[in-house]
Amino acid sequence: MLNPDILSKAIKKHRKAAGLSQLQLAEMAGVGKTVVFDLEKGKETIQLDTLRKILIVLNIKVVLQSHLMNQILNTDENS
Amino acid sequence: MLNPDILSKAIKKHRKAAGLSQLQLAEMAGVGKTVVFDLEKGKETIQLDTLRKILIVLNIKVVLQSHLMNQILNTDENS
DNA sequence: CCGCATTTACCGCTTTAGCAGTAATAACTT
DNA sequence: AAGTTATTACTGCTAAAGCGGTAAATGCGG
Repeated sequence: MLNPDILSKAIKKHRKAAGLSQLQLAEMAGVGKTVVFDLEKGKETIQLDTLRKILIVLNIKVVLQSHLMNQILNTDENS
Repeated sequence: MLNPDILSKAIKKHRKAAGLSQLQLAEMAGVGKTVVFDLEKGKETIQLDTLRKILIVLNIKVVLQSHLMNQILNTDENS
């Protein structure tokens, strides 16, 4: 349950900690500037790959948690 | 770095574990059936809120991880 | 207080996400 | 092997995501 409020706060905090403006972050992530504006305002209809680019630049990891995730990750490692 | 391959595997595994068809999952989540089809195939441009609905039904949590997340979560709790 | 940087909003455009109906294909059960 | 269920693909439609230019509003530093 990706909380949009937490997400927008996290992105803003990490961006400022990295000393970047919204425009700089957008350029580094290779997305349009309106994406960063929208994300930090809590917009919930951003596309996954667009968000992913932002999180990569800010070095934020996303982890899925459930009772089955161990099976999935182990299976992947065995590949 | 939300890995789309992990995500699609996780959704498929959880859906099957819950004994649901793709159509049933889509109905429970309140989204169109093509969303579940696309997600399980690894489509990366699904919208965040659409994905969120799926993850809620499957009881999969999403956690952000970075060196600053503690500050953000603690601040939120203090609100 | 002023100047500059940043953020927010508007614009017009292209592409497509999501929707549900329908059909074809694949998988499963009997 | 046949029937049923599930998955995949196609269709046409609407609304909007994302893009970058531009302008207005806000915030910050000197």
